[in-house]
Amino acid sequence: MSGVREEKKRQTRKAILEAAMTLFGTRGYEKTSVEQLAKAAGIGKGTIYSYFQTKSEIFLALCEDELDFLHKEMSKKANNETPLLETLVDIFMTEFRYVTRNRDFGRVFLRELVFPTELTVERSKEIDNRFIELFIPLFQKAQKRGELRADLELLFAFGHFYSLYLLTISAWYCGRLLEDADVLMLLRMLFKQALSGLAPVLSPSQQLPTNHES
Amino acid sequence: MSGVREEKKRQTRKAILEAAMTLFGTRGYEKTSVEQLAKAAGIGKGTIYSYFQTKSEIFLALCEDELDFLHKEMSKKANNETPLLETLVDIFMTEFRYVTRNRDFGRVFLRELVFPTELTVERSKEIDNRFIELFIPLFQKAQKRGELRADLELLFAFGHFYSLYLLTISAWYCGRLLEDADVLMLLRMLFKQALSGLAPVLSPSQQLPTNHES
DNA sequence: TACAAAAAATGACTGCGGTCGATTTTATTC
DNA sequence: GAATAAAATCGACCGCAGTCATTTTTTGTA
Repeated sequence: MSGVREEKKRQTRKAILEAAMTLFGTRGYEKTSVEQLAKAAGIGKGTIYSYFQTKSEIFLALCEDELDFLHKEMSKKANNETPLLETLVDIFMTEFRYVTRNRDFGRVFLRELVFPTELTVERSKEIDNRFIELFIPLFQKAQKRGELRADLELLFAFGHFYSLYLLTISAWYCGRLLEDADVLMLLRMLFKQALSGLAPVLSPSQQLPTNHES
Repeated sequence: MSGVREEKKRQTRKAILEAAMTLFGTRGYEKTSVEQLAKAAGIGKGTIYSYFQTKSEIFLALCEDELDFLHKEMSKKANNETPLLETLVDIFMTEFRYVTRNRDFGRVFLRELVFPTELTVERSKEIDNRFIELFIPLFQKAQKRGELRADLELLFAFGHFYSLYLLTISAWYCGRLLEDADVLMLLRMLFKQALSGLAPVLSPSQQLPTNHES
């Protein structure tokens, strides 16, 4: 029966991820070598590379699992009728705190996620997509409540908030923001700005039209 | 006289950067080793590291020079009275085309710029600041023309547009955008959205207030 | 159970980024 | 110009990510 082999492979994969969880968590990502990882998982170094293409892919797989859990938690938050702004700030701050628990951890993750190589691009898109799906129902409700324009393409709305979130994280990595509270403040401010618009309020007839593209 | 020594150092530095320009340009960043760089510059490998702390720092120094030139060119564009939206799209598209001339090139640059390590954070901030300064006068004019809210903190206005630019580049690296024209379209669309706001148009009294923070 | 074919595991090896103590070059002082 | 201090250069060396030819294990078949 070939099911035995499959099972063993799944266990090995799990062992690698568990070793990664422990070692990345304690020694940090940069200071953990693939050989240490292999030893901790009780396998040879070469074997690692028949399960993952690069060291950073192990890392992304780890994040994927945890983010999955995190996003399920968040979707509960997303279900109540709190004003959009507060919910958004809440979700992105949770994400921020998780991603930057460990500075190196977050840097590797974000670099791969935002500017992926050919190797990691598919995995990155998956993570992105899962995140996007979390927001769509949230936005739909906000539209019904009149907190968000009805003619908005929701994917672009997500992109808009997400981009401001990225900027905020970037500011944190650049040392322009130091405390959790600073991050929170900037994020809320930018989100408010995004909602109300950067241009002066015009009469509806003068309002810039919103494009619709695929 | 100690001026001779200084002069020699400047020449060595220049030789390294010229070698980098040639080799990164032809073989690509990843495929050029520091040893090759040293040989091409006619010096030992170790010497490189008394001029630059890491390989990526050489790269950033290179970009800094070129960006300096590019930004001076742009500031000419920024001086006429074209509508803000068009000027912004124009400038960011120029930047985009420059940065992504070479895919690896751009990835390394953006990763270091947006999510820098402790080693490169100062250099990254400098590049950022130079870019910011390009926009401030542009925004001031737009405010006078009534294209931008008068109560806007200009640094945050810059951040807003810059973040949308980053998102667009990220989408390109993720393979969600392929052609130059797609990038242009998304960028323009997001900028319009930012100007007009994501929330429905309310009467001025209902408008969300804009915060003022340092 | 015996045997062959396919799959999986392995660790020696390669190439690279970055370090460091030894060596050479330059500046200074008498 | 000799002696000494300081700065700059160097390449052998280290640790690590990733490869690959070889070995070991598993599976299917008779």
